[in-house]
Amino acid sequence: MANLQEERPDDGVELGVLTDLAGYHLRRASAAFAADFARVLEGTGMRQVLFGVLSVVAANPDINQGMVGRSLGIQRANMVALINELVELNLVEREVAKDDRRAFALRLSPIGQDILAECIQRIRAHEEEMLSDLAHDERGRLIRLLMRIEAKERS
Amino acid sequence: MANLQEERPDDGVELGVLTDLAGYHLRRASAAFAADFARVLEGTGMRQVLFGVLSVVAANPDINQGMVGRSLGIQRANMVALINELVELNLVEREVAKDDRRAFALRLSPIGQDILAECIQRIRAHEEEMLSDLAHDERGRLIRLLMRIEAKERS
DNA sequence: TATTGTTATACTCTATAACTATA
DNA sequence: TATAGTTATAGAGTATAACAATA
Repeated sequence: MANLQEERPDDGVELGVLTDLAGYHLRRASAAFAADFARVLEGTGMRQVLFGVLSVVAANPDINQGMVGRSLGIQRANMVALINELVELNLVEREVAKDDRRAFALRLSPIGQDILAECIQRIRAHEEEMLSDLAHDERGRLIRLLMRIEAKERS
Repeated sequence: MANLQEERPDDGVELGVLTDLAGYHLRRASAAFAADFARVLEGTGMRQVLFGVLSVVAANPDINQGMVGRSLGIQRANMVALINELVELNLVEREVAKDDRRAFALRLSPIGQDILAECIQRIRAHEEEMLSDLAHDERGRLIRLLMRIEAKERS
C-alpha cells in the first residue's frame, strides 16, 4: 500500500495512524454519505434506515418484521418502532400473516410506493453527485470491495 | 469440513434498490468493521472515537480540542466529554495553552502512549482479518476510493 | 466580533433482557 | 422449546443553541 501519508487534505492536522486504516476511512466516507443523505431526503419524512426498510418490503411483499430486520442488520426490538412509524405514516400496511398468527405480513401502501419512488430518484441523484469523481468501473469495483467486507461480519 | 458460518440468516430476502447503492454498502461495511472493533479493543477501555482522538493528539502534540474535533468531524460540544474521559483515564494531559488562554494544549501521557501502541497492534491485526479477502493493491485502492468520497462532504 | 471551551438538551441508533402469544 | 413481536431501558453518537472567558 503505497504512501497514503503524503495525501493530507486536512488543515495541517495529522491523522496519525488513522491515515492508512481502512476502518477509519470507511467510517468517514459512510458518515459523509449519511450527512448529505438527510439533506437529500428532507421533506419526505424518510431517513436512511426507514428507506432501507421500505426498499426491502417493496422487494418482498408480505415479508415479516423479523426477516426485514435480519436482512438489514436491525434487531427485532428495534424494528418495532420503525414499522410503527411507517404504518402511522401510511407507507406500510401491516396484517396478521395468514400462515402464522404470530407474525405480520408487510406491504407497501400506494403512498408508500410513491414515496419510495420519489426517494429512489433523489438518492440516485445523490449517489451520482457523491461518486462523480469515480469512473463507472470504479464505482462497481468499490461496491464489490465493500460487499466482500460486509461478508466478513460475525454474528 | 462443513462451514457452519455459511448459513446466512437473510436467505431469500431481496434488498431491492439497495443492492446497487454505494451508500448502503458503505453503511453496512462500516458497521461490520465497527462491530468487530469493539470486540478487538475489549479490555483497553477504548472505543473507535477515543482511539481516533488519541491518534490525532499523538500526531499533533499540544493541539487543542477544537482542531482535533475538526479533523475528525466531531462537534466542539461533543469533544468536551471525550477529552474529559481521556484525561480521567490518565491517557491525555491537558494544560492551558501558552499562546491562547482560552484553549487547552493536549498531549498523550506515557500511559496514553502505551495504550495507543497496544490498540494499534490490535487494530492492525483486525484490519488484516477484515481485509484478508482483498489483495494488497486492492486495499490501497479501496482506501483511495473512500478518500475521494470523504472529500465530497459538504460543511 | 469571533473563537475556545462549556452546559444543557434532544433525537437517533444500537443492544439486552424479559414478557406474550403463538408455533 | 423455539419463534414473532413487544416493552422497557440504557449507552453511545450526533446536533443545536446559548453562555463565559479570551482573542
